[in-house]
Amino acid sequence: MQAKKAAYHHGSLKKSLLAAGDLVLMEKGFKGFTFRECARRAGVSHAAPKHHFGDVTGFLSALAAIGFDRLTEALIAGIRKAKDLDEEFLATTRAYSKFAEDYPEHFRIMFRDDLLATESVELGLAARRTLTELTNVILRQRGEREISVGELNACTKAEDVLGDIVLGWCHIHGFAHLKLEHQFPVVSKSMEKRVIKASSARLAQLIRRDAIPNLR
Amino acid sequence: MQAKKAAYHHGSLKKSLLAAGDLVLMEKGFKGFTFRECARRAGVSHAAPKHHFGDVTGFLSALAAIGFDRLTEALIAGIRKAKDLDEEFLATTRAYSKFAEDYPEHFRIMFRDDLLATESVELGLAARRTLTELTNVILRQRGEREISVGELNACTKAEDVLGDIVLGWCHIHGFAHLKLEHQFPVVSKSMEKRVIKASSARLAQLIRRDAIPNLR
DNA sequence: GTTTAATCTTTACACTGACAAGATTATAGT
DNA sequence: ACTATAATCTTGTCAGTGTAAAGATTAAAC
Repeated sequence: MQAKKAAYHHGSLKKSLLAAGDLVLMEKGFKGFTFRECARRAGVSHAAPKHHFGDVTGFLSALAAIGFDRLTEALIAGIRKAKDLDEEFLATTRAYSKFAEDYPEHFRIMFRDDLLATESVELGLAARRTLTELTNVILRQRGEREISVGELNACTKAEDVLGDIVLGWCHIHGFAHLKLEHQFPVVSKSMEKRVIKASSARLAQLIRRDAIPNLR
Repeated sequence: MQAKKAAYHHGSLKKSLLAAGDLVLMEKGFKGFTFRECARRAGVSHAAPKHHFGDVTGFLSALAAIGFDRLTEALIAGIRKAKDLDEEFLATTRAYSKFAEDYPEHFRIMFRDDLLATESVELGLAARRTLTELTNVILRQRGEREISVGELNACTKAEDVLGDIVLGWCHIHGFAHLKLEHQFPVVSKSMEKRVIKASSARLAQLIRRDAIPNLR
């Protein structure tokens, strides 16, 4: 069972700490998330994490990167389930929002520039992978050539394409964020579903340059 | 100068604490924001705030309410400057985003359901005032009757209208949030301005049910 | 004028992140 | 094989935090 339990050198402490932090974030939230609590769960002294993550900012950055990876996976899975382009945009919106609901504390951390180590290449890459996935959703809607993660920073797309990418991303992110933080007036669940379906469909058709949809 | 300085009863401590918290939030950010620091600035003991705000959650809620009020003002001012309906939606987007840049820490607090006292009627009202302003921007675009704060919760608008409201709000909020947290790949300032102008204009025309705009 | 309630202070406690210094073990160089 | 060095983890300490309880002071009510 307890392999090398009493070993002075843990062996894979960094991984264990990340797993612990992941759990603490989900169970106790941001408020209960502390360096020391994570160390306790990993079974090490309170000062152990410092060597692997520096300060709490570095630790959060690593967890945020995990969050972005998870979000990327969720997006890919959501997109895969959509059976055509018509469904894809709504499926993406739903997957993004579902991730925010499933991992609220991760989501909150991920979009907190002030709490993260912006110089972390690991985090930067994970975030860019997510963004690339989203960008390609838009590009597919427009029937344009998709891009790779590397192309993201120096995207040569025309202005109107960039405008559509921003349009799509803002909608998807804005909806997920506002819903997570309970900013929408409370209505029935079915009503909410119909509304987001209608608005997503409308935006998708705008992006696809089709005519304005006649609703219903 | 120092009127009733040494008075045991401060007289208007609640106001002073709010002013202090407002400053601390702007100067030291969320990290440096503590109950005790605010008490120090107000010149009272560290336990004084408790009587007025209960715990830190209650204090933050009061500050978030101030934030919403300020945002509402900024939106109204931005809308006023727009000279016609064509400009209004973009002006609203810009005003919302500018508020986020001007008061980043307030903005972050305002949309953190887990850190706020959701039962606070003061906060709820302030948030609804902001949302009403945004809703009316959309309704004006569509040429519909505007609503008051009281009507917000039991909005009788049709489904497609609600869809447009969500569409507009998600775009405005999503853009401001993503920009604040530096999630957009870095491009030139002028490029960014053109892109947000183009996407806002496009969305506005969708909401106004006009034909798809031919860009440029 | 006395009682009562509100306001603020003092004291105390468990907890936190960060730092420094020491203990232990892996790794590399010879 | 042996040693030096670096990496890893622990222990101890520090100032600072939020919250609670109990006491001091003053306003308000009756």
